[in-house]
Amino acid sequence: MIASPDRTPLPRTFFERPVLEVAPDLLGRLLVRTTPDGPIVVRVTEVEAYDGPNDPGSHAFRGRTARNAVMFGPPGHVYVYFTYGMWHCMNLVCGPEGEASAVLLRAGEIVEGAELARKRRLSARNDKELAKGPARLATALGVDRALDGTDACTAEDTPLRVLTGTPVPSDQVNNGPRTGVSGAGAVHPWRFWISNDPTVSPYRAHVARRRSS
DNA sequence: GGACTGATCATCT
DNA sequence: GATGATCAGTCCG
Repeated sequence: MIASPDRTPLPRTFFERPVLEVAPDLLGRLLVRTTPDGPIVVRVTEVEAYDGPNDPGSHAFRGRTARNAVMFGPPGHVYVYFTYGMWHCMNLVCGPEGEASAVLLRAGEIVEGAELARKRRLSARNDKELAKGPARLATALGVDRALDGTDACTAEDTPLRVLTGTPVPSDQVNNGPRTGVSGAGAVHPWRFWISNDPTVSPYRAHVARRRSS
């Protein structure tokens, strides 16, 4: 990996701020996944904010459980969950410890290690689709529950870290309703993405599953 | 391009 | 026992 100023780790104070401040500020930052085969580096292009136990759309809404325990821990750590029986999604914990706010990383542009990402994302028809969606992003990086609780905010060579990258000016940041969120949580325009970026995932409204028999 | 549907299981009620 | 911070394949236009 090339050393340069934008490759310095984000300080933990970055994540200690309110989640609605952190979320748009994460756009343009770099996610580094260290694997035995080499690093994969992703530029974050789309995120969603989840505002602790007061947010009906958040996994923390019904309090602390074994699954979401990391959300209630210190900021700058990674919360990984398994959903729909086959996918993983990853978040970065924000706000003061115990607040249980987090930012869902929804999409990104692979800027380094694309060959490694392609091997994990065989269904992708082009490189823009490698990390276009939260489960695709986790798949491309080889992230699963084994990484739940990882400190992404350290200079040490942990398997997953966030680097400074290049923040995106606010006039290039768009926001709108969160994808796939149902009920009262759907009203908040807490999805943020880089305007006109081809790696941003399409919006999908929540669809209730039909009852089986 | 958009609409629709099945896959598949950890987690919570 | 029901559901989900999703994806990929198929059908249609």
